[in-house]
Amino acid sequence: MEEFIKVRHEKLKRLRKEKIEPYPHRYKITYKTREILGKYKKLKIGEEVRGSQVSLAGRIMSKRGHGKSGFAHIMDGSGKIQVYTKFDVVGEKKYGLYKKLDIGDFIGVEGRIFKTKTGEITVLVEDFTLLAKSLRPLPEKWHGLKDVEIRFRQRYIDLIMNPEVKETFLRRSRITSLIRKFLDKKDFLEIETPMMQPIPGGAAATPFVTHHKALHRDLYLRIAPELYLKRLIVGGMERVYEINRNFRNEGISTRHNPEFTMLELYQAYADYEDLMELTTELIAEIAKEVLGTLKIEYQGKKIDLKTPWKRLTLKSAIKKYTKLDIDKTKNIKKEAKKLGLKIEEDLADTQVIDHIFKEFVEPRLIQPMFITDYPRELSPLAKAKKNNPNLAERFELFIGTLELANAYSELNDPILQRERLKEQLALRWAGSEDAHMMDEDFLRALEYGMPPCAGLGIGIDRLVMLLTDSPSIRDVILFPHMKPEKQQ
RNA sequence: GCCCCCAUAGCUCAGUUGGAAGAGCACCUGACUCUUAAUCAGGGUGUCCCAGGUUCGAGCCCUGGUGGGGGUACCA
Repeated sequence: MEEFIKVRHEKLKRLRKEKIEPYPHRYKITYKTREILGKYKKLKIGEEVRGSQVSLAGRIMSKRGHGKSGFAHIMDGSGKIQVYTKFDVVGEKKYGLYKKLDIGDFIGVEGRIFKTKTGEITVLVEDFTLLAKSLRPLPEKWHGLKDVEIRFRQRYIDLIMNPEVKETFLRRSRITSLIRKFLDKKDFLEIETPMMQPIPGGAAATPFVTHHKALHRDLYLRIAPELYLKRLIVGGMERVYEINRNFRNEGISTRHNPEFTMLELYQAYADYEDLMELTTELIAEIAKEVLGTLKIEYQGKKIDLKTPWKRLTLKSAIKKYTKLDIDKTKNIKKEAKKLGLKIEEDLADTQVIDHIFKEFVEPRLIQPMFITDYPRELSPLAKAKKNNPNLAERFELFIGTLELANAYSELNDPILQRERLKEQLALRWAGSEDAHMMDEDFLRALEYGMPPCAGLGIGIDRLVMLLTDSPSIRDVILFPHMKPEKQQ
């Protein structure tokens, strides 16, 4: 490695000696590579376009020398194009400089367009300028970069070498942009609420703690924006959404990153049924826009996003996939053990049900499926069903076995909400560290009156996984969490 | 947290039974004015992840650690 870098540094020194600035300030570009390739697609072999002067810039990705001429490919943000540099055209001095250029260097190129006899649209270089000298070697051109650790730690190399990785992140950007357009069209207002919260609320999860020096107090990175968004509903903002990071101090897996992006939205005067419709419409529209079809494939599984999507209650889903009828079961733990699950004795029945669901139902939910009617105890911020106070008006959406969304009709009775948070407090005292905390200001807000409303959360990372056919959440997060690298 | 797997040149990888560290690309020197994994001739550039141990001898075997991946637990 040192050998490679030493050689490049020597080249850099030589450039400076020859008064060639290796890091100039700007370069005027008239075309992107993709524009050129599109515009001159119909050129005939060998044909040269008169008056086709272009200037473009990019990184040198390959070089093929032939003595007094040479081909190279340069890559810009839109793609790659071949450039052809000839001794006759650029002159002796420039050609000498060209030969010293390295793969990885940025150059600006002026020239005219022609098609080679092998049929590739190429820029005949009339002049070029070094725009940035590269001092480190890039990975090999053919096999590229595969080492997952380098791909994640040095994502910039991954983006240079692997076009499909770049494509994934372009699509991610497109998806969030489309979500915003969709919601803006429906009169939702994009807002921002605190990332640092004195009381972390809105979810059952362990928070990260930080400290504010001037205030002499601990603050928590938010685990959800829910309680702040509801305050805005109280304040009269009837449709609000936020797309931003949540932080949860939990394990890392192919579906979990400690910080992840969540769309959370609240709609006044609506219930969870309305949000099922909204969710369906949103995801179907985005899939159609991004992939051009509702028939998609995720990890080898064919998925049809044609609406409407199916619904099952939690109980009937468990019955369907395990033949277990929860209502007729006296000892749920015993039944779970019979199914082969390891169940600890101190688990609550609702948690056992959750385990059964995760183990036997979730892996089967490949086609879009809304699971509804969750136990009320698991949803302390949700409104109960009219005909059954033990169930919450809540749904989760699964596609391709990914849990993508969670929504409920929001509890807006301040008295009931206080009771439920007290229950959570009791759970905390009993040792459940991630039970919800009491938030007096939130309750005070509800006491002023919150209109009926429903709230929805969509895991953006997982949605992007689905729509980019990515097996791991790390594939859709530019800089996934890693332990610090050893200092060299 | 626990279990399994992986770590060799800049990159992608091989390395037999424990017996002199290898290939392709990249890189360096030279030839070549339509190549595209350009070609031709020559050159190996290495803390075999780290620290111990076994052995006459360790990239290979053993112990511990570090980093990464997968699973599982916790967890929407």
